[in-house]
Amino acid sequence: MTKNNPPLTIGRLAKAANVNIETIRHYQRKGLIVEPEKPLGGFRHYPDTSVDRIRFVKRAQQLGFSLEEIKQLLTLGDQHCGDVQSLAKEKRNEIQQKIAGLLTIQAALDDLISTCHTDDTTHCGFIDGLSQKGFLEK
Amino acid sequence: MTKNNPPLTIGRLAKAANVNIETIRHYQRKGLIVEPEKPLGGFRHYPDTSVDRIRFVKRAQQLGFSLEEIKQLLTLGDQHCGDVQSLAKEKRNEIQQKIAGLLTIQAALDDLISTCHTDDTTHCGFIDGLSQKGFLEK
DNA sequence: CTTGACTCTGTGCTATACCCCAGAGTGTAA
DNA sequence: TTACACTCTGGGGTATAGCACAGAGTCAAG
Repeated sequence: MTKNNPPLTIGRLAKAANVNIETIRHYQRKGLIVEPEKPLGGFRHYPDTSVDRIRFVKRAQQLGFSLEEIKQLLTLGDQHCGDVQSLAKEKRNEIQQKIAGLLTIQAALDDLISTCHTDDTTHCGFIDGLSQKGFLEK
Repeated sequence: MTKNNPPLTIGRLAKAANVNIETIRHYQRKGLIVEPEKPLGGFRHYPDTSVDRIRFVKRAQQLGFSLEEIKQLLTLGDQHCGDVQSLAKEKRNEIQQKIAGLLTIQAALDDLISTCHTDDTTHCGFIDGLSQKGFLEK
């Protein structure tokens, strides 16, 4: 009843997820999305969920994750139980650190926006917060 | 009184900021940090502020900014007034979007961590939040 | 059953963000 | 004043994240 749409080939998937076809192939090679079986001399059909998955990857990239890290996040979402708990917690903390960093920059920008209208050399501590030791120290 | 330290040459700067020397040279070429004048047949001396500046760059990178974007942020911090207001606001909004995205993932991870102890196939909507249209739509 | 749009496989090219190295010069501690 | 560690300049190499394209195959509308 909801399945009379044309099959989701790679080109249609690319269009739906708003990425280049080659990007999808790249993600397949890297193991971020599964390449469906090829029906012996035909074109591959992708599940609808692939669209969201690819969008997720693009979003996560903009948030500073590498494809390798995103792969881990996706694996978490897929396997989703057992001993992945600790990895989930680790990732959660990484994300919390990122949020803290962004809030720091945001606060500095807010300062910048509100305090200096046309007055000049009150030098905003733009860098100060983020460059402190202890933040995201590795 | 507080200036009897050895001069901050590139090697010492690199050590202080915990980056490779070549990274500093790279940032100079890209215009993220100013290359000090070379004292005619000698070694360059860097201001102490360079340390924080480089650390800021590294932090910002981990938060998903490219060097080009970080350069803009730094310019904001340097010039810091006049008509950069609008750019600051733009950046502020970008950051807010990033924070929202990270909070979404974090919430999903929290779900994952708390709800599935040993129970299995309740599939967490890990991807759902982030892949929605409207989030960071470009 | 032809034709045009699409897919498949493989290879190669691009941009970003670095790292490494050679060969020449420089600084400084012994 | 001589080692030797460091710097400078220039060039090349690497990993990541793709994009582009060729040549062959496939699908489907007319």
